[in-house]
Amino acid sequence: MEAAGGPAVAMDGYPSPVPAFLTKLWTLVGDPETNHLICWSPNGTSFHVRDQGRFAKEVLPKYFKHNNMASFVRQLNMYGFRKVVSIEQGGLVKPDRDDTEFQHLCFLRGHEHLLEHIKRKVGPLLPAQLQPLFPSQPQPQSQP
Amino acid sequence: MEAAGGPAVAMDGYPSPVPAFLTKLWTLVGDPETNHLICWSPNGTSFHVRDQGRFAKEVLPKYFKHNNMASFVRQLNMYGFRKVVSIEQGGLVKPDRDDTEFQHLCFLRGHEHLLEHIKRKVGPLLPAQLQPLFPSQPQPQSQP
Amino acid sequence: MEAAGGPAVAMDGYPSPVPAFLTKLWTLVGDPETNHLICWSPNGTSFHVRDQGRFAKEVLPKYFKHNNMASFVRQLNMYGFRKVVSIEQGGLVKPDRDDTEFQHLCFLRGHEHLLEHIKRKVGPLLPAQLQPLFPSQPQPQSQP
DNA sequence: TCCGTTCTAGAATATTCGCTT
DNA sequence: GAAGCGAATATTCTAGAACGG
Repeated sequence: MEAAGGPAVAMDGYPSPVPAFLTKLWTLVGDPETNHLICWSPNGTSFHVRDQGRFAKEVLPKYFKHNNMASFVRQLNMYGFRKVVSIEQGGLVKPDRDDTEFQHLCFLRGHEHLLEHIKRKVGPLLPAQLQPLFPSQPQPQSQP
Repeated sequence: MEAAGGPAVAMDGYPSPVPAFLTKLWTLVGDPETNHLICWSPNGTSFHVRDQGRFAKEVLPKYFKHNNMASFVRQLNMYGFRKVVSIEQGGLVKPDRDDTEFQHLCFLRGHEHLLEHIKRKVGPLLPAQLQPLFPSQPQPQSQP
Repeated sequence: MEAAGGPAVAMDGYPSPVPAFLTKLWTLVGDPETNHLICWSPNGTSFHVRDQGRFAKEVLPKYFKHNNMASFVRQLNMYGFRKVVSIEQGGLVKPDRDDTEFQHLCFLRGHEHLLEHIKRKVGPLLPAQLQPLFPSQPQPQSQP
């Protein structure tokens, strides 16, 4: 598809665009102005959202056309991000710390070019893709 | 403001079959507050938008998550509305009046119930229609 | 095709004409009289349109036979220009500062001769693709 | 034939709601 | 109960198509 290490370039000469959500997320996480609400994890392999309420109402509408945490999470899932469940959060001790962590293998601090490898999940699956349309019909190639 | 993308909810709590765009458009056209920018035609079979620039920047963001006339027109076309081209606008006489008219057979003043007959056009072509069901790549066992 | 760096010259010896839209656009962007509404980007690799409403009504009719931003954008796309999207836009608050940016790889300040490389897109459906070049039915009256 | 203007549609991402696991 | 997903509408950018010059 593309040369390793180089920017993806389409046939028309323009670079393959990274979806707006990913560039905004990258900016958002790294922005020192909002690091108290969203920031990289110490080792730069995931990011944290603190105080969902304030994050949703104060930060999200500056980058997106909504102010809902749920919509933000839906986008994260659409791009393959997964919530990181820590022992503390998953344990019996109720975490009163409003801290949510998300992760993606290609979302790493200092490696912005890896964003090009994060692909948005494509639309709905078709019934034709789930089962053969004509099961009784033999394949055209299969001829002894 | 109503949530974009979600189904409209009537006062009884049950989902209305009319998409949010249509109910908003209905309110928008009939609202006396904005009749100087968008209003019914005299006979109530179409509506006019005057001064696209002001309409887009002042009225649209109060109902939608954007302020672009083009996005508004795209939605109108998605729901089957057609632009009404008058002789005056198409003629040689330069119409400096910024006046755009749209029409739909089921968008009639005083007949809000007809909105239920306006259907949004379905999405793009299905992937199964874009690629052959039986690709032309030959099987390995094919021998000349 | 043509010598690198030199003007495009057809076989008949005349220079290949640049469509009117491109020369007008070049003049338009560089004209100091209208730099408050349309101007080069600082590095000269793209151009900005500010205040679409005023630009459409005041500037466009001085160069073209219309005053619609949509028609201007259609032409830009016909010639391969792409809109440049910034992450600043798309927010819910402070909708935007009405700034649209377009770019073409061969539309560079100080390199007017590159305009000759910008080609208008041609219709996708060619008549030759709709019917066989050599029909099986020979014409009776075919004469050399 | 090619270019210009207009109106509409395609295609991809974005936002929301409800369901599933 | 919550994380993830399907589906419908919404928003954006680009292209198709018709018509005329």
